[in-house]
Amino acid sequence: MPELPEVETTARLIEPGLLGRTIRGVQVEWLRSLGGMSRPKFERAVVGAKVSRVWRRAKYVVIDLQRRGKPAGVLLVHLRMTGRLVVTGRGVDAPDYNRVSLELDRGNLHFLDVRKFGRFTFHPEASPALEHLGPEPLSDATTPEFLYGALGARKRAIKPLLLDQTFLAGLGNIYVDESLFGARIHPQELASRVSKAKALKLHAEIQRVLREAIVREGSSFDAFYRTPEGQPGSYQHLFRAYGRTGKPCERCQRPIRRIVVGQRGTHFCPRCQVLSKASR
DNA sequence: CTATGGCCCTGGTTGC
DNA sequence: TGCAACCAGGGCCATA
Repeated sequence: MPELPEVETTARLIEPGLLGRTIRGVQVEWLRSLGGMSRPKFERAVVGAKVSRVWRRAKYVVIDLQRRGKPAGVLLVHLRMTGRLVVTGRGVDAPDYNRVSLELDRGNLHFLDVRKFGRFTFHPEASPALEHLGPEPLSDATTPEFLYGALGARKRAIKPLLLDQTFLAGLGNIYVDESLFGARIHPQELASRVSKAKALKLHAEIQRVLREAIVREGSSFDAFYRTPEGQPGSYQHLFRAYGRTGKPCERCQRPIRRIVVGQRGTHFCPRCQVLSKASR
């Protein structure tokens, strides 16, 4: 499922095909992808606008629009489980599972989404739509000390907390499992019970895991995620916990276990990631 | 503030 | 071999 590295990769790879392009028309094949906006309203909002920037915030691809050189709203794309963004040349048929297309003055942008969970929405302003999100894990402002302090203020299991986009924005199931494995923290450990040393280690692991995944253009599995160029990412070859149920932990050889935490499949090493008594 | 459960979806997997 | 039941899972919402 696309998380920060996959979304970052997507934004980077589609930007060249979008920058400076003018939107000539739209094609909406699954209305709910627009997140509640009517087809005509969406069309009025974007047709005639020009793309001035493509970037990422949390797990959103943000497409800035302009009219006559002035800001004219943004498109926020959330890939959720199976969403993809693909730029194709003019005259090329829409790929399978196309939900929304933008016809550009040169080529097309397609939003594909097998399971239809994703969203392709227009907003007059970016800030209100994004302000509920927590800090970026790779931002300089998100220091190890900050993470330690934030964890200390929360009395809940660390894994659901790290998945909470208002706490920290961009992590999903995979990279949380990988980060906790790296920091040797049990996914059900109470956030406030995580030692300072482990909190600092967690910060380092989150950044390392995300940066390495971005370099490898994300992770591909289940035949779902592909980069916009159709290539699979390769970070899945570096998974140490996620999806490795029953396989030996690379540190201690104990089999990786799979449990359910907060309704999410969770992978960890029962020997390296020990739950403190205080966390039950 | 935190926890739980339902909902949205469909391709792939499992079970018979 | 065929087919139905079941499952995954991010974000959001209602409920406790």
